[in-house]
Amino acid sequence: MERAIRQRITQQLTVIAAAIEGDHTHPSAEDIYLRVRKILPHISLGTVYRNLQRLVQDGALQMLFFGDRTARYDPTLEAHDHFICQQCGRVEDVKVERDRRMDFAALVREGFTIAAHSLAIRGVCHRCGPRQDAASPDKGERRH
Amino acid sequence: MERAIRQRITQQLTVIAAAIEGDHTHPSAEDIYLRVRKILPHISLGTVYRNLQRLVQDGALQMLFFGDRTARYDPTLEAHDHFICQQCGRVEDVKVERDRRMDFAALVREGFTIAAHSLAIRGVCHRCGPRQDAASPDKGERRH
DNA sequence: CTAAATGCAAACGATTTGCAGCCCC
DNA sequence: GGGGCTGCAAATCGTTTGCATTTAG
Repeated sequence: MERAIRQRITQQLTVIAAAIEGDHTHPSAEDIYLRVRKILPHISLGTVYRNLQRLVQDGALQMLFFGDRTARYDPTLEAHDHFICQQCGRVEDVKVERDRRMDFAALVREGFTIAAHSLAIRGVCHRCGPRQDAASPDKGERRH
Repeated sequence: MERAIRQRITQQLTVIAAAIEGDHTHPSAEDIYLRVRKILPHISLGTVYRNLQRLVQDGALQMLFFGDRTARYDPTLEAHDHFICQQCGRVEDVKVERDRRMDFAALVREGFTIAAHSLAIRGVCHRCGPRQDAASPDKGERRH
């Protein structure tokens, strides 16, 4: 059996982990790089990517994509959904009440094994769409 | 008022649109390029991208992202969900029964305007996970 | 005719990788 | 003190863009 790789706790890893802890703004690698650089001015972007990758593999972080090509990192591990503002691009954690649980039974019967599911909601957030009339909330809604 | 741009129906646009019609395999731009090249051998990748962009803007196509950095194109416009196989990478259209409609009322009350929502399910498809025991379907499920 | 669309190639942005030196364990 | 980790820079990958030329209307 191959020997397990001893992972080291480096200064960089510690600072990167601390920089995202409790952050609900869904920062990109670049965002995190800029933050971390204030503490470790000589850190490289590559190191940030490598450590983020490691934190994701260790299950300390989620890596998410919201329709552009940029990965976002999220330290919130418990179940929650995401609202993406089409105006300002901000991503907010939201919790959509589901009636109990969605019915995946049909899929399981077809032989699918379900590991995770994610719900992304797109629209205009309360900051960007101030006096939008909220009378017909579902108007024009499209699922995709 | 500025004059509306007259869009032209080119041979390339027609062939590209035909190449994705009724396709449920969620091809990438590259995939589509390879198909179209059999009919128009001199077409360039750039033209494929430009026309896909136009078809998306015209509402003929959806552009989707499934966790890698590659855009996928989907001609199915009506409501459906996506299952992404973590083993083979294939994306299948699925329909998850929801209990009526999910409750977005709370979000609307907070001032969010909802335009669309998408549900992505990750796991192992029936092709890849043959004799998986289906007794505990929700085992280890994680929402993200 | 003439502006929109094409083909080509160079530019781009996010991410990955190869490598010599560094520094945790 | 040895191997994993770093910083740096070059490489990669998907996508976009500038420009001279072609082509639809």
